[in-house]
Amino acid sequence: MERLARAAAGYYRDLTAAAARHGLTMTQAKMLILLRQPLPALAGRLACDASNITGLVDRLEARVSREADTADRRIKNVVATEEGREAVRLVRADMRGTSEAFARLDEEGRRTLYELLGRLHPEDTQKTT
Amino acid sequence: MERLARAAAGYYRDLTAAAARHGLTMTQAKMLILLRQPLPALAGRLACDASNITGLVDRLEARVSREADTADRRIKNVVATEEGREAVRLVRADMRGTSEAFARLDEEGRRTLYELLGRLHPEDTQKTT
DNA sequence: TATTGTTATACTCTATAACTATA
DNA sequence: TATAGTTATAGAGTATAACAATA
Repeated sequence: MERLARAAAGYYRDLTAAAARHGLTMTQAKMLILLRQPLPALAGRLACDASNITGLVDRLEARVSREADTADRRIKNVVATEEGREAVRLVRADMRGTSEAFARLDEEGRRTLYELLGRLHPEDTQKTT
Repeated sequence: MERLARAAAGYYRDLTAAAARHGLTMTQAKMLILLRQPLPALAGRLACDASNITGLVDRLEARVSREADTADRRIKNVVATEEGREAVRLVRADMRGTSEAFARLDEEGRRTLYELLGRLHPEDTQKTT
């Protein structure tokens, strides 16, 4: 457990630092990364209450935009702007440092790690509340 | 990277839920767990600014206490009270659910995972600022 | 002078509850 | 009546800057 905790902390430390270098908080970076896909419905994906999304999107400002849904006018689809997508590219590029640790593992090591991590957290359904 | 992100998110989700069940936030739980050892110096270990420790310790209230250092009167050593240690025990017991995923891995799988995670984040020196 | 801890301040993230506009 | 998003409010975590006590 200790080592898993350290690996998790290390990952988030790297992500936070990479995000900060490009004017984003970790949460903002995570949201923008999720928005690579047009955002399925809303963001139960961020494991937070719906009321947070409003402020989160507000603070992202130009990096994101709200678009009215044509089918259901209650829905506002959040999409990343070009500025937002560029920020994601930069953050992900900065995460290369972390990825490189992966790269240094041999092919078998990587496959093994994938499999073991997958067995630890087979599901990714983060419930809100 | 995706799978590492999911594993990290899964770990913290479990920890947050376990902590909440016992009246703690994730950060408070992490701090209390660190305090199993009498706290080396202060808490650069939490990867946060010194000014946060004050409020963090305040909010932990009875689960923690400040003790004056005999050698250097500027220093206040933070130690977990029995109530604090009990809270840690309960949280860690609740994390068994997560640990069990480990237990289901065979012996070799566990050793391999330890080694691979260790190679990803060999150091745990979290710099403040 | 330098360091430890605190206070003051400000911003982000979070949840709950009440509200609106749609459906 | 129910749902999607918002607003208002409150609390927790964070950093910066200024400060007191001690070294």
